[in-house]
Amino acid sequence: MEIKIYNTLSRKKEPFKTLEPGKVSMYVCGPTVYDKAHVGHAMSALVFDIVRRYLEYRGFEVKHVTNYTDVDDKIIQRAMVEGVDSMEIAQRYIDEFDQHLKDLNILPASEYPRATEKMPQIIEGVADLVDKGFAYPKEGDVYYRVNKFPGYGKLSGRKIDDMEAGFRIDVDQRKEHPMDFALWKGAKPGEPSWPSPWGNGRPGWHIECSVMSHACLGEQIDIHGGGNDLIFPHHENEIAQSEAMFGKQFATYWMHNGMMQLSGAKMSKSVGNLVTIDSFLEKHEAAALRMMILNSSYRSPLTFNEETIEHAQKALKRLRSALRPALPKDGWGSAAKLEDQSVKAKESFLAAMDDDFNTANAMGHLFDFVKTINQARDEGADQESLAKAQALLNELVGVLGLDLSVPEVQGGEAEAFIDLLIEIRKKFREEKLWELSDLVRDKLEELNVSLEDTAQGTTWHWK
RNA sequence: GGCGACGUAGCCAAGUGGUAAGGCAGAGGUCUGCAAAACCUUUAGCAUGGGUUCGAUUCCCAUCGUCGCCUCCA
Repeated sequence: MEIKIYNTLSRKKEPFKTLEPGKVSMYVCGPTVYDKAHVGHAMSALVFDIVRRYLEYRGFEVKHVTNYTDVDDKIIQRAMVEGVDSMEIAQRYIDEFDQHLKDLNILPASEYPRATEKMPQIIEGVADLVDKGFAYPKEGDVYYRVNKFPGYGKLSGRKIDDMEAGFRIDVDQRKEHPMDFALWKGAKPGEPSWPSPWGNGRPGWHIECSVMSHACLGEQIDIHGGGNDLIFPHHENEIAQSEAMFGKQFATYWMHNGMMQLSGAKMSKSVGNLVTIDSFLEKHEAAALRMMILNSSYRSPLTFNEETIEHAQKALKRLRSALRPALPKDGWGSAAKLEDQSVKAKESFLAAMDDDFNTANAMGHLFDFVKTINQARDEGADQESLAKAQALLNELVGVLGLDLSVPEVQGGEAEAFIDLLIEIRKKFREEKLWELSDLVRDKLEELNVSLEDTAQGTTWHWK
């Protein structure tokens, strides 16, 4: 079987071939840390976590680098508003984001470079582009000369001539061409800055990714990822920079995730329609967010609302239903059938994931497998056969980064009392005092505790 | 205005040139004291209009609609 990846560069699915056999270098654009991260940022991190986990499952050694943009206009602005150093702002939100990554069960990247830590390399990169004629200094700034790079527009499908720069904003008169973009910005008074051959200043947004990618992964990489809002201009400019610097193709595969939508529009700070990761996790388990993403294509927009969250939680519950233990029954004679279906489940799962990480399809196969397992249990499967299938389910779901163990919703204190109530209800039921036993069940339900009577007794779980 | 993506059942969402996975919700049933859970059965002709084809939901064109980008953005 062969993995296929949808490449934004060609707008097609292409067979996955790495630069080096068995190894994958992957660079994913991380957030600009000027404010609290929202679930859209989490989506991007989750999507590429799934990609990374799957590639590793398929035997690749993945070097995964994701950056933090820790110097830019918005960070500086925020710092001025709060009257603190811009590095303090950046550090605050980096720390927060790190914690989010842990909470969301996202595997740590191999490296988390920051722009401010790579300043000498960035300056070197800008100087290199100036030397090669791809950039020109102008009054303390340095601009990339877009017309000098023949491939400009190949990622986003644009032509320089077609683009009416200035259509929405005024063109900076210092640029030779309206599409030229800043590699280096001269510092205004009071702004954080670094010395450079062009005076004190700071890097433009795009150059840091080219430089950090090079510093961490080399001149060429296998996969470059990010949100599809970055295709233009950010990734287009990265290509222009990196390929001008090294004279070879930058990334083989460009992968872009779709945008998280809230109230019919892309979730964003400027529109104000966002849900922070913090507020999501206050109300929901982390796995629910991952489940939302798994249920659809990573490339499509994803609607975020109460309904889709609930849907994801029900889907999780459904997966978990397969993990219940065997029933005390006889007459089980289909162990071979269960094993056979386990093999098929895994094959289908892999085939779906090989096809551009088609998680929605893969989930479909896992739900089929859930049904298979539940059927086997109902038919009286023994614990050993069942456990084997369940282990496979956990394994496959683990490839997607899902943990099906039920999170501790509340402290253990309540549990003893719930057990006590169940014990009392058991007496009622033995006495056939149905009204009383139902009262206990209903009242507990109101307190978000669901009871289920089974042949082995009554079990309960948080709703 | 330019570029790009998308439009599949009540909802979410895969997929295919030869008559459509899965999940949720709904209906009926098994089980249960009753429920719940699980299991069984059941619910679509794929935006619209053309074209290519023996045959299209799947390919091409147009139209309409939604979204993204063209300014910072995951």
